[in-house]
Amino acid sequence: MQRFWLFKSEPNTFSIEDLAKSKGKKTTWEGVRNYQARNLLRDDVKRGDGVLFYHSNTDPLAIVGTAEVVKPGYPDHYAWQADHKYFDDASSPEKPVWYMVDIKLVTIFKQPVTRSMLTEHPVTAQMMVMKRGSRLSIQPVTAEEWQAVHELAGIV
DNA sequence: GCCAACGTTGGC
DNA sequence: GCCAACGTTGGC
Repeated sequence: MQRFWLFKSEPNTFSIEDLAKSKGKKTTWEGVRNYQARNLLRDDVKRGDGVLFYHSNTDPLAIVGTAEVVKPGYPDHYAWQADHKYFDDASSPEKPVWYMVDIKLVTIFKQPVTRSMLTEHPVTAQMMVMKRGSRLSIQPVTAEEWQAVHELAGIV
């Protein structure tokens, strides 16, 4: 069964435009270093799942498009590259600690769904990302929320 | 096992 | 720039 997720990214680091410019419009989603998010990537995010691409720490804050999971959870090999910023010596090829997935761009919204738009819609106002102090970088999204975001983006 | 200190995230 | 929320670390 297809599920839905929201992936947060700071556009300074990696924006949806960067994804659009990537080879095959695909990217690896490495560097997640939080156990709760790791568990989701490792156990629950599946090929074909839908991803809402959210720009955090920017102006305007918005869901800017969607992507699709093209490769489910596999060990994050950057964790065992000593010179890499995502290096973590607790992880190794024998005992990987961190996981990553691959995603592919589906749509850049012509109308980004801003945080203020999300606030005004009864369904999207309840999304996890809207909660104060919501820091999880990989968040589950319900089918209703997925649908409501698409309506706000002008996609029916 | 508790919890204070600290660092980071991220909205405002 | 501020600060609340949260996760992690480390002393005890």
